[in-house]
Amino acid sequence: MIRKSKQKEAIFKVLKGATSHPTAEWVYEQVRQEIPNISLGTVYRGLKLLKRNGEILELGFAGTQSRFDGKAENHYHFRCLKCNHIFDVEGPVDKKINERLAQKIGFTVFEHRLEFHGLCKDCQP
Amino acid sequence: MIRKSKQKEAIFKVLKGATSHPTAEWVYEQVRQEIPNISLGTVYRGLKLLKRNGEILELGFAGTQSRFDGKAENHYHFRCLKCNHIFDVEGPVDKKINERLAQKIGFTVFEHRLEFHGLCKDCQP
DNA sequence: TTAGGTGCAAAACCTTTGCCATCCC
DNA sequence: GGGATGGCAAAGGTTTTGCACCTAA
Repeated sequence: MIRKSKQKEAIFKVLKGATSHPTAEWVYEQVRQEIPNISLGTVYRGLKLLKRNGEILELGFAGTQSRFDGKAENHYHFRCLKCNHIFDVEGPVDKKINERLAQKIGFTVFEHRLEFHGLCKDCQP
Repeated sequence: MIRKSKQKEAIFKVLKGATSHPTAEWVYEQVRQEIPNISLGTVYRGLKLLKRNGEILELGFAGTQSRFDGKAENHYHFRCLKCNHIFDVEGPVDKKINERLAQKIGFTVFEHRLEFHGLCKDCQP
């Protein structure tokens, strides 16, 4: 069972109030202003709990290894959350959404990456 | 200028022939069968060169730090390749594509992540 | 000849974990 | 009391780098 603590609450508060997408290190620095002797390990543990609870998102898959793909053209992927295999998703890449976004926000958009998450055929529950 | 070498060729060949999406470690093991005394560092350097040359893709953003997001609901992101800032992309998340993919390949699809890459307003060339 | 590449090992970096004291329920 | 938590520091895993020696152009 997950128990409340001022550390976890502080971590959550910092994350909620952030407009950036902070790293664990940055969260640590912020929370330290309120709880000066909190440790980085606690921040990581707190973030993991909050993530598991569905209260925050973790972007990307840092901490896991990089995967490489011999195909250079953009294509989409499916990652099995159980066996961690990555499958290519067939089908056309929609290049128009880059342009659409560029027009909307005025940034230069080179590409996009789309990754599906779920359970592959061998890992069905 | 980039010079040819049997190491880089072997790395590229392994990656081209792989149906999986290998890790650097796996590539290393494979290439070692051909060049037994190749080092892991060389594999990393070779992969980086191939990536920079646009000949292969790197999946995910491992090696960089995790970023966290106080918003729990799925939404899309834009990552500036120069300043490395991450921006939220407004607009609806298309949940139907999960279903469509699930029907097509018979996997269970929980979610998808979409990330745009480019240059933000402050980093325009 | 010489800038780029390689092997090796050490360093760097991010994240997780073990241990023990502490705090709630 | 006893399981959950936290601080600290050490360990772990992946990736990068320094250095001296090669090698392709």
